[in-house]
Amino acid sequence: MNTLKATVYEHILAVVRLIPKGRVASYGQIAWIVNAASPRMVGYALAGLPDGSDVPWQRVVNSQGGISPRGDPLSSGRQQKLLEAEGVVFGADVRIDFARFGWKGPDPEWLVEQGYTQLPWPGPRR
DNA sequence: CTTTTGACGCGTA
DNA sequence: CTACGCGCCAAAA
Repeated sequence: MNTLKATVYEHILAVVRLIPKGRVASYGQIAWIVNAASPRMVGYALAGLPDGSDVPWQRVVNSQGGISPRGDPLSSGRQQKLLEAEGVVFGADVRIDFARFGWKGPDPEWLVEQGYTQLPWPGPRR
């Protein structure tokens, strides 16, 4: 954070940093927490991450519990490997069970600290 | 100032 | 179950 004004992307990254090891969160969940308006914003924020970032980007998956593909197809495999190293188990269809590995969200205290007044993540509809 | 560019989610058919 | 469309909006060029 070198700039004085925190960008939306930085808010998003701050939440991603809170995801514990061995847990995952969806793009929509992050967006809900920071009130980022759109889940796409979360993906856009992660897209610009440099290598060796302290942000655990691998713990963010899509609403189906799967890894969203990006330009480099190899990165998907790398992400899966990182998660498995943390103890996350993928199903036969290469999906993660949110009931087992889903993140419940940040501590309420942290939310207040950041000025976020949000209800608990309702979870995906389907 | 305008244009381009993206790691998504959900409703509907 | 799959396919398709639309809403979503910041940041860099």
